[in-house]
Amino acid sequence: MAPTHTPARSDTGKRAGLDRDDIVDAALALVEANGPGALTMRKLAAELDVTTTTIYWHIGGRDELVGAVIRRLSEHLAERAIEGDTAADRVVHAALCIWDSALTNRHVTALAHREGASSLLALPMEITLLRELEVAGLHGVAARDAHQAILLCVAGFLVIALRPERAVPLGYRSEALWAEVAPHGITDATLRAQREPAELASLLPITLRAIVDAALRTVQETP
Amino acid sequence: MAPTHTPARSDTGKRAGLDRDDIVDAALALVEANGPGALTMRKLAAELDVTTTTIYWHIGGRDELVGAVIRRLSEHLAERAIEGDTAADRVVHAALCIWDSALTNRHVTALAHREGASSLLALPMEITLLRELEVAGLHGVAARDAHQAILLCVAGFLVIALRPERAVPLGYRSEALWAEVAPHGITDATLRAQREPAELASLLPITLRAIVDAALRTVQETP
DNA sequence: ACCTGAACACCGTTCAAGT
DNA sequence: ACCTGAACACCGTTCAAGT
Repeated sequence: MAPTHTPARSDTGKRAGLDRDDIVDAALALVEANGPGALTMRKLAAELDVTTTTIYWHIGGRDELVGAVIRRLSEHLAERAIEGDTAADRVVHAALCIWDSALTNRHVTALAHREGASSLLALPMEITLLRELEVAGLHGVAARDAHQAILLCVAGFLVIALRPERAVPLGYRSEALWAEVAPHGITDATLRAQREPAELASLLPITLRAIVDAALRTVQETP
Repeated sequence: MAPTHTPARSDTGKRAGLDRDDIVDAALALVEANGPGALTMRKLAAELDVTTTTIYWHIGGRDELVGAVIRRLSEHLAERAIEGDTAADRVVHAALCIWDSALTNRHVTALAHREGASSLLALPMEITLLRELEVAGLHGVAARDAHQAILLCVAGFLVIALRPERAVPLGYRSEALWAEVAPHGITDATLRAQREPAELASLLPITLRAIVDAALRTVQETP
């Protein structure tokens, strides 16, 4: 709402006195307030009281703008301390930090995810995760593979957790589809469970546990 | 290319003689040929030599069209037989069938994924997977949770595997980002590995193994 | 150096009107 | 019942022109 650029710069003579940083700030605020769909060159220009061409002059195009927005948030992302007694505990906790951060900043995360730039947002946290994997005894390709598996698992859970309310119409979501089907060879208890959404927040740590334990087991066997 | 509606129907008198099925067929062909971005009301109308309004009359809107396209492919998806000696083997294989099918039909899968309707495409295969989980001894909430964890893991891997070539500019992809960074506390071997992409096709079965084994272990302990 | 105005080539969707 | 034409409200991007 309030302009973030210093009032002292308002007397530069030129009409708007806009900074590249001001634009990125406004874009970030726009996404955080109204979701990734609101990040439009025209909406952003209107918010800043300039023409869209001004944005192009400062930034250079929508892709660059999106990248700058994600970087901006990434810089301001709080580094959380990793907790846990065992090595496996600490690895899982580092992964859950990425999950928590994604949920806290759901709109920008959704933007980054949609644009294929998730790593741009989470890189510092990914480094922390990789470090914990090395402490746990994994190195080289083994460390990278465990790292990738964990990240992709978190990404998969985020696909559902960050899915916008509207999404497809009616009920193309899993629970609705399973309510319309009566397959043979599946018990009623399971079918009933399938018709309500899983609790991702409790399912994720369990799943990560399984992946981490399996990865660390390989290092135990080859000492 | 060639019209799929029977020539016998061409003498209905009305101008185009278009069927709802013809439209869905053309839309599916459009996506499979040129990717999800090519599914546009206007492009589709041009392909069928009609106005966009004709599409609206037969289908009712873009969301319904997308749903119909996904359903169409889903019907024509080959049911593959599940292989494997042990219960865990068969569960993993059922999950890998979903992965393989997604890669084979990458464009429509990307469309379904982007629209939040992945389950609409994979439902028959998901049922097969759930059945194998029951054979393995899981029921009710436990079966659903294992099912969900497996599907979300596959979904996470697909996010990377189906990422369009263009995506974000320059290098916002993981490998490029890790090439620009030199974090402390991480060995050179690991850093070097991080700078080239992981082999998802071999990493996925290993990861699924870990999840499935952990899930089946809980049923072993409580007989 | 910084910004505007007008234009181009796209979108999805609707509405009155034709046969 | 089936289809057209014109219009509305959006997009990203570019280019000549102003100060």
